[in-house]
Amino acid sequence: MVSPVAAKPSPKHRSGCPVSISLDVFGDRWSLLIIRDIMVRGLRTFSEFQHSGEKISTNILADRLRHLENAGIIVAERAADDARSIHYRLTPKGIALAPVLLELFIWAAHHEPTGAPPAYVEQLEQNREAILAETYRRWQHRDPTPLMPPFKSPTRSPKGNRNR
Amino acid sequence: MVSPVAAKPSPKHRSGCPVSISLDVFGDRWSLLIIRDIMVRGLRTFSEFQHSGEKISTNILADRLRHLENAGIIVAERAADDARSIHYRLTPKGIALAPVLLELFIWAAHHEPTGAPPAYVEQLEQNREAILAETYRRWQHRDPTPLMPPFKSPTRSPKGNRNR
DNA sequence: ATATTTTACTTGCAAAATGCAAGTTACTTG
DNA sequence: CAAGTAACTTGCATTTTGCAAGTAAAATAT
Repeated sequence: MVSPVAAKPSPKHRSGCPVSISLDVFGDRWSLLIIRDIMVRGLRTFSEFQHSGEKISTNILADRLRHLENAGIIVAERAADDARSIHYRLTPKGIALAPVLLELFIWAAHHEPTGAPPAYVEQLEQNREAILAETYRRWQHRDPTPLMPPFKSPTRSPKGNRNR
Repeated sequence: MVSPVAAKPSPKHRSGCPVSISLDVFGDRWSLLIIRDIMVRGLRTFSEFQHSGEKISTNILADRLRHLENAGIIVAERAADDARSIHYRLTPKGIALAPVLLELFIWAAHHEPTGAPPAYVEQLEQNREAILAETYRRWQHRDPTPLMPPFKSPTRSPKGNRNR
């Protein structure tokens, strides 16, 4: 049995629309950043998330980790070497959010002043499939090598407003 | 001049990461639903949004419309026929969120019990580009014909947890 | 062996965001 | 010209967030 997801009549959701349900699950300011940290920055532990750049407070972090775990997006497991440490990893449901993160990334890099170098963004756009495949490969191999660096502060203006 | 986006050193953002910035702009429970309503359901007015299924209260709706307009994602324009009515439409920056919404949709349809029929989701996945092209075409032509119906309540369990 | 750190959290409280109900103002329709 | 209707605003209660300061258990340093 491969954990069949229960088909409950969604008690906690506002509507049956998948977009709406996505937002019910991780539609806040922090959840996707935690997922990003695990997925592309190779972070695993509470304190790594805590010091990951954007100052999340510990109560909120604990709360979000709980929620993401309850939603089946991450799993917590004790570290082999340190009995205090807990490693959070993405489940299949969690790694499946890679395309969402990628599109979010590309959108903001195009339309907001971000810290992502234009040439880098160009690369991502041109090689969506390859990037996703590599992300997935690292997940399978539990390879914590960061796929991307943390982008610090805006280097320049967003790319021209060409659409499509 | 084609409205060059100012290259300010992002005063209101938590970090330079594009994902983080996206969340700063529309990372709440309602913004993307409004964008979805305009993009794929053909809704235009305040009262249409208000009665669009998931019960947003009017003060929040007004606030989100203001924010989305300030962010350059939507524009408000008076209706030609009715001087009271205001039509909200997506800007190029707004329609560029189509891939994000599509991936959110596909993710939830696969991993949560939603109201979207599996066969329909299959179609979407197989024809991402075509769907996006059609979405974009309707936006260009200001065609308010809904691309998708509102999905009511979960019909069955989410599709099997195959990844990739 | 004991003191200090480190890790993963809680707890308490103030501040901000959200939700609900009831206005309000400017049109438009009967 | 009275009664809608559209797009909000306002007040207030509830919930969520953020900040600072704990705490328990395990690891490390002396």
